Amino acid sequence: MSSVAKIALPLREASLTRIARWCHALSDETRLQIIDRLSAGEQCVCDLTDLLETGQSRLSFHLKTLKDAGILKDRREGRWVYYSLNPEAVEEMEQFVGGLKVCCQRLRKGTRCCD
Amino acid sequence: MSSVAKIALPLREASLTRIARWCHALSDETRLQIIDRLSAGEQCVCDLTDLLETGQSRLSFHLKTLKDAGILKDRREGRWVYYSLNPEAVEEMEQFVGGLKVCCQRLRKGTRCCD
DNA sequence: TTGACATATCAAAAAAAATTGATATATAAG
DNA sequence: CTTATATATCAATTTTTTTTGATATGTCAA
Repeated sequence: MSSVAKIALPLREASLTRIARWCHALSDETRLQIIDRLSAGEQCVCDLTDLLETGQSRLSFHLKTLKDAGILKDRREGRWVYYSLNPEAVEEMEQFVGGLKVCCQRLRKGTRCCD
Repeated sequence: MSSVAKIALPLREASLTRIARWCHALSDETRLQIIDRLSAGEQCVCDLTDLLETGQSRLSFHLKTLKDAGILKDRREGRWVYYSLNPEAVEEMEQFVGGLKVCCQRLRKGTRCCD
């Protein structure tokens, strides 16, 4: 069993805030490109800089945004810093969106859900 | 089979843009509250106004934001307008997040994915 | 047709987020 | 100890988003 918090509908105040943060973090194309890269595995900042052809402080800003939202983890190794997806956050997001999907399916069948 | 577009990693340009729009739409607590309400089924604007205790034009703005992102559908019935979740958008989001989850699982096992 | 109600749109102001360039910090190499 | 490299942080500016109040539109009822 994981220690990940449950995200269930109807949403509690705290979940609302957390989901809003994730979604804000994912609402920018540059940050989604970063996610896309990291979905293939951990990368160091220098590799991402090359890949995304962006200024250093700008990339740093977006990485921080993702990290603060809990979506990325980082790890220093000598002079380099490596970023990777945080599986716990991804798991929680999956729960939220999965819950919505179930609601939609029930609604299609005419059954009510979630209260 | 549904006609919903496939959202797969690595992301294509068009998918990036679409996901960024969804996530932006979901990045606000008021809008998430709306989603939360609608997860229990279609609601008219007047009910949402009561529920969310917010000004009319503000609610209208947020509903439009969600609708423009494709997350909500609307339907007029006489003087009232009813909003509901758009199952296709929810399905697509689910694919995206589900794909990320699979990547994370593979990464945990040391297998690479997505390229 | 007039008035009332539900909702949308618009324009101005306020607030929040992103970009940029400069500087700081940390580590390693010489 | 000095220098070079990788990355983070900061402050100023620009851009984007949100809020607010006023007005417009569409529908029904009298």
